[in-house]
Amino acid sequence: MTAANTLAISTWNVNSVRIRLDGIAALVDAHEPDVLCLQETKVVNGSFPLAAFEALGYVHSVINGIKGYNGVAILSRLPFAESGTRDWCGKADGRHAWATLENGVEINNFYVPAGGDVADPAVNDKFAHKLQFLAEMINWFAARSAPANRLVMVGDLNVAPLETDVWSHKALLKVVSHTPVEVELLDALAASHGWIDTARVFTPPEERLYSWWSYRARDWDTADRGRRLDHAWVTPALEGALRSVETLRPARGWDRPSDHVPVTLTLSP
DNA sequence: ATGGTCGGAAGCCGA
Repeated sequence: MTAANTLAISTWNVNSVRIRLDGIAALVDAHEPDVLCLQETKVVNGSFPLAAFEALGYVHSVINGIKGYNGVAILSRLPFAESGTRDWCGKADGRHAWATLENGVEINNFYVPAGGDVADPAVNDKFAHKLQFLAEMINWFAARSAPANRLVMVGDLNVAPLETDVWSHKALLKVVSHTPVEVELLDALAASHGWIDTARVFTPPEERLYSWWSYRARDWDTADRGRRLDHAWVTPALEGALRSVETLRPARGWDRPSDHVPVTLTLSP
C-alpha cells in the first residue's frame, strides 16, 4: 500500500496474465500500486489466477475475459463501491472493465482494438472496428454527466498521439497506431470529457516517451523503436490530485517480458 | 530489408 491519502494505479498490457505472474509480482515490488489494471489477460474468467493476486493483497477484482485473446481485469487492494464490465461495438470481446472506489474515484480500464495492418477501414475490418470503438468511446463519455466527476481512464488505447510518442513520426504516419485519423479520434475523445493525458504532465511533449517495443526487434533497447500506446487519463476534477506518472521501461528487459511496460499513476484524491 | 517474435483457441491467428 502506498502512503496514506495516495492512490497508485498501474496499467499494464501483460500479454497473458497466466504467463506474467512473476512480472506482476515484480511490478508490485517496484510501484506498490493500490490498483492493477491489466489488458490482454487472454483467459476466461473461470481460469483467471485470482489466488496469485490475493496473495499479493489484491483481494477485490472485476474481470472481463474471453478465451485466448483480449481480456481486461482490475485487481485492487481497496474495496469497490461498484464495479462492472461493458461491451463495445456490439461485441462481448473483453475490452472494458470499470470500478468505483469508496472515495468516489471511478477507474475505467480499456483495451482498444489494435486495428490490424492496413490503415484503411474500407479494406480492413479490424481498422474499421478500431475507429468505431473510439467513436463509441467519444459518444459514451460525452453523454455522461459533467466532467466534474472524478474519473480515471487507463489502458492500452493502441494509439500513439504525439510525434514524440513514436520513434519516427514520419515513418509511422501510415502505420496503424499513429495515423492522423486515429490521432484525431483520440484527440476528440480527450476533448469530449476534458481528459488530461497525465504522462505528459510529468514528461514534456518535447521528450520521447514510449510504453511498447515490438518483440520482433533484435535489440529493442538499442534500436528503441518504441511507441506510447498505454495511457492514463484523468478528468479535470482530479488535476489537482496528480502526483506522479512512472513508465517502467526496465520491465521490457525482464525475463519473459510483455511487449508493453507498466505505467503507474499516483494521485492524492 | 516487407522480415522479425510472442502467446494462445495452435500447427493458425492476432498482436
